[in-house]
Amino acid sequence: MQIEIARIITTAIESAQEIGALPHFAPPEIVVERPKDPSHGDYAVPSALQMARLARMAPLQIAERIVNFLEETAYFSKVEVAPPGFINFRLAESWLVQQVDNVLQRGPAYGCFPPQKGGPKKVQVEFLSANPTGPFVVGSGRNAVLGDTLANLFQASGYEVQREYYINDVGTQIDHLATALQVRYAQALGEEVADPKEYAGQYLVEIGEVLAEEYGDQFLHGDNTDFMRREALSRILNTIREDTELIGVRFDRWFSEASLYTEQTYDLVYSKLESQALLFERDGAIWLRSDEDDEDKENVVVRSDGRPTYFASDIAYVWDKLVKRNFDRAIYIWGADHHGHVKRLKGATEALTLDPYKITIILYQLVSITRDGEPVRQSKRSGDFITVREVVEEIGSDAFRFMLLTRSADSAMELDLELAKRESSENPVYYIQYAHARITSIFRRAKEDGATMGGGDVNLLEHPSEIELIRQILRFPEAVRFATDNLAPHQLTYYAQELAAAFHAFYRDCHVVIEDDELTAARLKLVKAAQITLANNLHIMGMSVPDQM
RNA sequence: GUCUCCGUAGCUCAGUGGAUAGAGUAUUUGGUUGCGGACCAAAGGGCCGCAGGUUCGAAUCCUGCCGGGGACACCA
Repeated sequence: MQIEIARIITTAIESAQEIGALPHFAPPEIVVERPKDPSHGDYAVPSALQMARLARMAPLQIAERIVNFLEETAYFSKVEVAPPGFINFRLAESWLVQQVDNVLQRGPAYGCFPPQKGGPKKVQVEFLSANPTGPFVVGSGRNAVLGDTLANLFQASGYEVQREYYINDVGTQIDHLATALQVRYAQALGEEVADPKEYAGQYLVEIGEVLAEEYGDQFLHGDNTDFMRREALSRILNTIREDTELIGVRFDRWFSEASLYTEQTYDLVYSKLESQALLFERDGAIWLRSDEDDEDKENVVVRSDGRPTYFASDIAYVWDKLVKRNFDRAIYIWGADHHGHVKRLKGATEALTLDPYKITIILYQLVSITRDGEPVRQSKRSGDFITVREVVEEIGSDAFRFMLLTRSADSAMELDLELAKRESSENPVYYIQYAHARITSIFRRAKEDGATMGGGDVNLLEHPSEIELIRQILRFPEAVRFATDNLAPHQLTYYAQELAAAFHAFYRDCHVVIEDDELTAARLKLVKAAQITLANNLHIMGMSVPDQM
């Protein structure tokens, strides 16, 4: 609808200019906004204000002339000019009510958009990608919820989406992990060995015991680093996989960092950079040159001992995403503690002569965990952390996801475990789900009374609460689009609450199953449309859609 | 020191350069002979951190300052 209004305005300006009612100038981009005050209509266009200088006319006068040239449509009951120069559009109720049938027809696809012309764009959302050195911890939960919801949004917006987990399976941390597991394994076999300095958490003790049970002492002596590394990785990744599924997150691909080396992606990228003279040596290490002669921007690619850095993998990885796998867009979800790496990744992308606009890095501010106001330390190395599983078992997946989703990625949040438990019953997600459960209950009641929505005439809907509910339902596609375009999944939680509020108000004002069969049928249609919208919204947010609570 | 995010109602937070800045919660008050009261309605509550600037118009953009979080490795 916003696009439609922009189109109508543009043609009106053009025809006014042809006749000479408006002077000739290149009109600015037409913005169509949702006024905060409902008395200003459903949509407002401030273009006349923006054009005042270009046209050298008073905004009110411009607005009036534009309105005079607007084509007739069935959408609006009123188009008016308001000081200081807004053009306000009010949707006609006759048009609004008919949209209910449209929503019913679209069903589960309502709010989803068709693929772009010329086939869907391929988007990859790479998220979580937590070091596989320990379980799925609460702090990473925000990453998972953000990434998964964003992937859902892109899917709804007509993109082909891949969800990927990048496994950091090379490097010193993994070696330390293997060493620590070797110790735990030996301890499980009754050897007197000092506890490992790093990764001292209970989970490795358990894995060590399992290994002792399965393999006996055959890996007790000699160098078993490879074996320990493999076992630690696969077993930890398994628990991460199980735990992400606990909150409804599934990855399409688990991408191994090591594969960048075994499949020569790294070699390819290295020689490409080398041939362009972008690499140089200093202090025995290989560095990536920066465009500007800014030493801070230069980064080590190969250490002086010959081993490639994490940054080297990053370069090969972005090549893999954009060239080997040909994604139109690659989205990275990173914690704000990685913000220093944004520039160097963008720089590396440019060095490879790839389009840096194809990669988007979303930084989310960190989640600090407290218990009754006291900070809880989070460190996998020290083995001191709270897992997602523990919290979800206390408060449930829906409340967990909602809590982490509802705030903008830009704001740091504090999660108090005790408070979360105490307040989980007040989580707004239940307000939304309750609206859905109430609707199911209405249909249960209708069935008992033999009422159906078949043949219902939506033109009978006219109560202000009915109209308001329809308005909210019709905002859904806009909300999906907005959240996608602005990479702002948290917006969905606010829209959902407003939709649910409109339903609850309707529920109070308008009894659905009543004597009047015609009106009952019409209202059942409306209620069904509301149910579809609530369900689709909850699905995108990755939450369950309960019929009863 | 450099980079970055945040500062909006008692609290937790939304807010796309637009009109009288919103929600949840808390506080106070009211509401159902009814399809689920996990609901609805009303009231009070604000130098949008401070100071400049840009603009017809700034919570929003720019600069500086104050306060808080985070990052500044041949770790990942």
